[in-house]
Amino acid sequence: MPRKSERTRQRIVEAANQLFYYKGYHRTSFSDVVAAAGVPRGNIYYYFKSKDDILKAAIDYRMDRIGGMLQGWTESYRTPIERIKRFLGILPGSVDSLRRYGCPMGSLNTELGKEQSELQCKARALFTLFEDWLADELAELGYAGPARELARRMIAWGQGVSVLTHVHGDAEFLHREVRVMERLIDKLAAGEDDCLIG
Amino acid sequence: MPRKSERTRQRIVEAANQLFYYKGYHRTSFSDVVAAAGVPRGNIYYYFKSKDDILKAAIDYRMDRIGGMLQGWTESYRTPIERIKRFLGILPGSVDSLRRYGCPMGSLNTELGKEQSELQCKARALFTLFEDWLADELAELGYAGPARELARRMIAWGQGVSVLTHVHGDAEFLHREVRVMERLIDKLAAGEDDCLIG
DNA sequence: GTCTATAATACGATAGAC
DNA sequence: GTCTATCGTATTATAGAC
Repeated sequence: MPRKSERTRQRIVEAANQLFYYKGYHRTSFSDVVAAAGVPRGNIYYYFKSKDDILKAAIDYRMDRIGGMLQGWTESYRTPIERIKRFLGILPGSVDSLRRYGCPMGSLNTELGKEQSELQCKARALFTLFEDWLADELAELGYAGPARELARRMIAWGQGVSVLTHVHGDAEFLHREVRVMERLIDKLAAGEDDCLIG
Repeated sequence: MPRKSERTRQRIVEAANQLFYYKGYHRTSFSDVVAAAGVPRGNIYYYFKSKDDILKAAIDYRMDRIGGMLQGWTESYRTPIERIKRFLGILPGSVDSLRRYGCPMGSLNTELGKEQSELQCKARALFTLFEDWLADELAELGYAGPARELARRMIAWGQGVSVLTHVHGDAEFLHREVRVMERLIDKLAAGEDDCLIG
């Protein structure tokens, strides 16, 4: 496969991925994608056999990027508490787009989950990726309880914060919540028991 | 306006409201609505001038039902802790539909929030209705801090639980989280300080 | 007020020239 | 491999008979 083809394909995936986030999957049309990617209309069908196929590629793209990001954190930060705080930093770090479009993983899963499609299974893996990583970090931090359960709880919290930040357009709420989360992680690192942790 | 008209209109609103929840707003077509409501195709335009108009009516319908529910709780239960625990009981009480379709308020707001429509403002009011009620109850429970902030935090938590219950189809997670929430409310009622509350 | 037929449009997808 | 023209379908919405 020649180099130019590969780059065209990549441009389509990235444009589609962004539009799926901004507008939602079903509300994004082929016209939107080709316009954003700057490729001619029917050309898409050389690279993808259907719209679902583009979504699959977009999810794979997200998986790669998230996987790389998590691995990068593991390499860049020495202690689990630094890594977990970096993880929490996602929220304030993308507060503007969270306000406008919600969480990219959450809104995609919410949309796809309405039908019982196989696509939602792929989208779910985005959450599992984070959950696996976070559970490992919590265990390494010295958390003695079920790390996977606490990881899912923390991700759920982040989801709830994302949803309400989006619903109310309230950035201050997000920052407030993250401060509470950080305090909780400090408590956890200090070995203190807590209703939310214990 | 004759009585039969009113009932027909109501049938349309209720059918549409259910479909908007199960399929999402944009994925629900007029054909779906008229089939479910059992009214002839074009008849809908006598009652509603557009699809958005049906959604407005559906949101009003939800507002009425939620408002009535909350008022009913205030009348049925004597103490704020009983009312708040009844509020938490929404989650296990609708665990099956949460697993399949997510939270009706959350998924609607997530969908409408992608565009900056006035419809999302109406949908947002569903959250505010709960938040106002819960803030009052928390204050009546004797919570000395900013009750509105804690109310939003609790609703965010419920949203996060709903999203992840939907994503993973994990009912056990939901039940686990609700038990933690109940413990937290007990702590709050006992006047204990807590990272999540303080 | 009630209902049918149909307009007008946007969509995902295909055929086939180059 | 690249691009244009267009198909078939589903959508929201309207016109107008009854």
